[in-house]
Amino acid sequence: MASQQKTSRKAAATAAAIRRPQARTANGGAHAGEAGDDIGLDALVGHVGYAVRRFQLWIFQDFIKTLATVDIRPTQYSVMTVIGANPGLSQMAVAKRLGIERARLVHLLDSLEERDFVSRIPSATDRRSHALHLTARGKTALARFKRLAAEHERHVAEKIGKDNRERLLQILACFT
Amino acid sequence: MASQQKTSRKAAATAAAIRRPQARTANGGAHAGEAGDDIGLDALVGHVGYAVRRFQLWIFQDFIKTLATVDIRPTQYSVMTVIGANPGLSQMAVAKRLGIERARLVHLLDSLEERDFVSRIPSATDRRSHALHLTARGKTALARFKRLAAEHERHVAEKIGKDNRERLLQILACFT
DNA sequence: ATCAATTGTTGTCGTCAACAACAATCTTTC
DNA sequence: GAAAGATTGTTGTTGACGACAACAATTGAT
Repeated sequence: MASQQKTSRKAAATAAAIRRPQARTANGGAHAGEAGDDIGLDALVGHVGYAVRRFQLWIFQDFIKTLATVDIRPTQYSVMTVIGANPGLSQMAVAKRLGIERARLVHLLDSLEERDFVSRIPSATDRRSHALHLTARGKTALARFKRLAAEHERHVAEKIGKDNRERLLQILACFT
Repeated sequence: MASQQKTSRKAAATAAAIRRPQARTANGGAHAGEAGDDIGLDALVGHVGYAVRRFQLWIFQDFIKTLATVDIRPTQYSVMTVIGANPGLSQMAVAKRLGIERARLVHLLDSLEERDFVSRIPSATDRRSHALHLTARGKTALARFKRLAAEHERHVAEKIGKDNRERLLQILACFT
């Protein structure tokens, strides 16, 4: 055993690992094992991107959880909403409107069509494109989705405050 | 040729495709081929998650573009910032603080260690964990990153307004 | 009729979150 | 002090997602 005391842990400290036995951390208090609440973020606070990332993570998780019973993800919901409000759109138009790639929309529509929420009807005027419509089943389903989405939106209001939510929508309106 | 006029396009309208030749779109004006600006979003406007998703996409793209010369992505920047502000942290502590999985942090640190920005020093008190530090090269590099990140932050202020940016940071402070 | 552009589709690549396993090591408990 | 349980870093897989490159079919312009 004494022959190799640090065998495994594979490429643990491969390259660098300067191997200073008593390395001074220059930190004074050895933060290493703390709970994770009193760790400074320094410049990270003050970066909008970081805050937005954390917020978006939270909001998507809540959306997915709130709509878990109907198994609908945020992107799927946005696609069905746009088609529901504008029947007959082409895939290109939907993709451009929602800022998703048409390559990605193909799979999204495949899954929604498999579940009989959406149908691709060959366009009468352009034989390349499809006119997208909600099926009858899709329409009633979307109504239920919207009720659940409204519940999710209430969760958001509880989290950040009703007025802050309104302000957020107003500030970010130029991106929708 | 006349034998098969619709051969390929593979599983185009496979399943559903009700094939109504002159299907009334119930939309009045046949939106299908429009530029993509006057398409209603219906319930999507009013959903914080949708606005945040679009905003986060824009902000990350600008961050990546602004820091393209140094080839640093947002997550890498956040990791280096936290380590720089709290030397000696364990991987677990960093992951918990930034809300990223420790499994994911492994690869992030691998790349940062390969570029000699970060070093994993075996902890003196816990032989399972590593004490994370910036290398000398990493410290000077982070200083440049911060200048570029500040420039990115100015882009954000130009986009949404200086005061709106401040308000945003304030509203989302509870997530950082 | 010919050539460029558009539309849907397929494919690959890289990022990212989520989860499950595992070896090594610490911590608790008897 | 030894056994049982928890923690840390690691590897791997899965799936959603954005980006990009090709391609066939079709449309539109020259």
